Amino acid sequence: MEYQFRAIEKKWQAVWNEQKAYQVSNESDKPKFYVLDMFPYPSGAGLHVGHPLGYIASDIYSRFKRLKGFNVLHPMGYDAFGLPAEQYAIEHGVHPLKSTHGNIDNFRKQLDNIGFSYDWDREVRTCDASYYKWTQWIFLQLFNSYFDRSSAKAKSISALVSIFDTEGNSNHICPSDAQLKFTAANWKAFSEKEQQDILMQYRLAFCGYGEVNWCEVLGTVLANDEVVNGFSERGGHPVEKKRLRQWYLRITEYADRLLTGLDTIQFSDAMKEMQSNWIGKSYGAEIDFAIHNYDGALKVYTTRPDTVFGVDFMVVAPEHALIENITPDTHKASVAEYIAYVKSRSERERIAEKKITGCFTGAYVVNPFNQKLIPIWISEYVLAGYGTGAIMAVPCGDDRDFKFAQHFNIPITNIIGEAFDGIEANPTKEAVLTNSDFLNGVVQKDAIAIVNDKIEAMGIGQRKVNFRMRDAAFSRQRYWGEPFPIKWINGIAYPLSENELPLLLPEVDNYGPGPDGQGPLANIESWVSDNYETNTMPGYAGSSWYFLRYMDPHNTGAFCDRKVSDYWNQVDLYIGGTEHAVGHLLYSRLWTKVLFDLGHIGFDEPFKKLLNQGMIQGSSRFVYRKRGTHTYVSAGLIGNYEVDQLHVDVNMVDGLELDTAAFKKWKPDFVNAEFILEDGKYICGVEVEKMSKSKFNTVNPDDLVERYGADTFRMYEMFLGPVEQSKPWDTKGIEGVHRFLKKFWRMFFDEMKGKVWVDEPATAAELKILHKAIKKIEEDTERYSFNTAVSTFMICINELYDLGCHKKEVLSQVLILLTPYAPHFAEELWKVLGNEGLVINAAYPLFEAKYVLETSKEYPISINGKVRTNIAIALDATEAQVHEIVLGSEAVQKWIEGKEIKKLIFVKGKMVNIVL
RNA sequence: GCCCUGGUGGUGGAACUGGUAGACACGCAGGACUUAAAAUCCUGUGGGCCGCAACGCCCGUGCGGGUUCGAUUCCCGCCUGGGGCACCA
Repeated sequence: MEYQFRAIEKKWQAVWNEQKAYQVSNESDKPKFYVLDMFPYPSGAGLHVGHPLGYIASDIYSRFKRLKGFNVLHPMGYDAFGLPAEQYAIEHGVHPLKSTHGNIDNFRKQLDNIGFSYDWDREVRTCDASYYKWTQWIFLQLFNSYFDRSSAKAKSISALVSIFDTEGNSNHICPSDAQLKFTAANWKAFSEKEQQDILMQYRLAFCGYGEVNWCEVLGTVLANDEVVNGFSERGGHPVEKKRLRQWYLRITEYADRLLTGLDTIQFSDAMKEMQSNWIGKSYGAEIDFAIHNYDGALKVYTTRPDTVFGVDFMVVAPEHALIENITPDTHKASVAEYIAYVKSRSERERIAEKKITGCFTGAYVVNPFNQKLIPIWISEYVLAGYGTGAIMAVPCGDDRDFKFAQHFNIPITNIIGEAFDGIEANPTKEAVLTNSDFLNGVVQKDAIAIVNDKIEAMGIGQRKVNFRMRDAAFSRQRYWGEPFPIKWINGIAYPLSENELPLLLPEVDNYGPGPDGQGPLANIESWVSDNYETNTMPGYAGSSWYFLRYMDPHNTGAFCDRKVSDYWNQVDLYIGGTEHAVGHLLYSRLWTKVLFDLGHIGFDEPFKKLLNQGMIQGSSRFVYRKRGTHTYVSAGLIGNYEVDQLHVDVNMVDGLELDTAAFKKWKPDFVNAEFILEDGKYICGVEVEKMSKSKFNTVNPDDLVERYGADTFRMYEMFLGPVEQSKPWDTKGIEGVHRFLKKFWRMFFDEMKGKVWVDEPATAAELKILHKAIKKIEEDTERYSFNTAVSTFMICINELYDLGCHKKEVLSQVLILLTPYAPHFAEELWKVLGNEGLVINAAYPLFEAKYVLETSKEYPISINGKVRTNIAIALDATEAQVHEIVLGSEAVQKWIEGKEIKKLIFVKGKMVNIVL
């Protein structure tokens, strides 16, 4: 009987399906384990071999935990709202729902091919009304909450209203506008509109005007993490700053908790680093500099108060509110001209050019410590949105300030002696201060606290923590997203009540933008006359909480029953790529914290452990065309010709050798191709690049499953290398894994003799091999080292094969070990051996040390650190006995040759080293 | 510029806490079986030296130093691939 992998795989997939073998219950005596994949956006391109890498790893781990006796939740779904489907709709007039469903069906087929153990009854799609009803519901929780700073928790907005009623806002600084102050009496006197406008400035989901990333081509606003160097992440279109009415999430209030929460979860250092950089917490001080001949002060933010005696000028952002008031008439014209110039430049031009520009206002501040007059400049390198939009410039210590001073010939004060060479700024904190009055002789980092104390004592400033992170833009001027459950009446946002949800996404005639930068929903008369919000939510809305819905996907009364979320609790293992570091992974952490604060769930970090799979890169192949001809030159010979390099489909190349017949058929251009060969072969060029259709280096998993089977494919993806590492795809090596499975198969069936497995007791040698494998494979799987686990299978089978082992007792156990990796193969042979039930429900073999005990060991004997020979010594030998045996050995004597032995190091069970 | 990662044979990689570097595969070379091919099996395979071979020796984990009886592993300085952030004061 031959190993007919395709027949076996289809057969068992049908059986598992029929028996609902992967259905998971929310009630069980077993310990729970939650393994989650980052659900895919179902694009039209389908899966390539890079996508399933993480899915296979998570599937292996889930199946492993299941065999180990856990109740394992392992669901899958689709992140189905989003831009590409809508762009497709605009271009082809196809409803996004229709193309999305088509893509999902295709994804599902591809996923099913690989034999995953998902509980498909729990599938979620973010675009289903039954799902986005709850996305809207959670939005309302955010809308109806504010962040109470004293307890650092979200609380109901109605609680805030009662506080305002009794004490005004004196104990609750407005996060949007710290200047806003009112008493209880004021509050009661406000109109409804005024009250609501104030509350809006406290809500966790709020609407306001702000500078946003506007993408003209996409016709929508984008979040900061969706913009890369001034271009949209999707599509690469230019992005401009624009002032628009937008919804936001007040994520900045959670900055501290998002930061400290990182200590409680297992993310890679790189991932934590990315998140904390994004949050960008910095400790500094705000200092008021009195403005000369003007009643007022310029407030600056600095992390380096120690350098206050080195301030040579101040710089304010071009948008700074004080400019108009402090600029004397003599300078009004040049300031106006400069501001006009800044406005004429786009965000991208500023970033790309990095020109030093600026303008003197004609105004001065007074340094509070030495009464020196300091000129106030305007420059675009100071950002209005960070700190106070104004800085104190210290050219000897800051590179940008130094360059600015040089460019405008501003004299530089040196306060760090020889640490400053006059050629470039030195940002050190270790230098001893000079020219700094009461700070002279103090090391800079110690001076920070001294100055901070002083400014607080003088009442001209205070310590201040700043965050780089901005509130997250939460609305899109698009069609294909969740509608906001909000009605606007007389400029007041009224939330829908819970029983009005879901607010269904209406049908539109065209997907183009509405008037005045509004979304397509603004084109619908009834929608507008019902006063509904015309924006929709961004792509990250649905993905911020999907892991909760899997727990209780059919609940119509709640997003997830509290008892159920208490049972499943955090995701124990979350697998996905690093590309979501500052988007999805930050937003879902935020939503979890808010839901926790409001008492809807019992944990405030969603993911206990995150494993990032590496990217599988494409290995591109090239042909070389002699310029202006149809002649193609083999890679080894191109030095002799002037050639152009062309991508060729990697699937037409065997290793490096091009299938020239297939190439001619590939595209009409190549029909008449002629080849200059080397050794009768056309050899292609190779380069590792990102896997993409346009580079013809994608490999479809379906093809490999068809040729080698799902089990081979699964094991090969793991065998490629550590999951976390990026590596190029190379189909060639898949043969090795396939050979392994065929070899394993032959331990059950021989081509000539048929059935060869036997029901005989195992020998000590066989049990030793088995238990060595149990230990290693269990440990490797547990630490996600799937590649070494696969090689351990190979070693185990090679050794058993060499012993001629065909025993059911041994083989059954190995099959269980293999189940997470090659489930179809294991299931088939499990049945063949006549075992009861399904192998996917078997109990994981128990490692027993007694089978692998050794009595002696081949010790490597090194002399001065170099291994010279091996000697077998009993493991229970005493150190004295070892000395005797080693020194008595002929091979060792030869090396010692009468030299004096300084030392003999014996590490039991490891090695012996003789030092001469 | 700053931060995080990685650098080991022709290739993918192994060596988990300092203890026989190159496991397991791919590829390649040779051989067996076969009319032939596929499949399968066996042998060899880091580089170099002693004429071949055995035995053996030297070198070798990006480069240069250091700690140690012993370093791919720890420390210092550099080179380099990949990723992230980038006027954040």
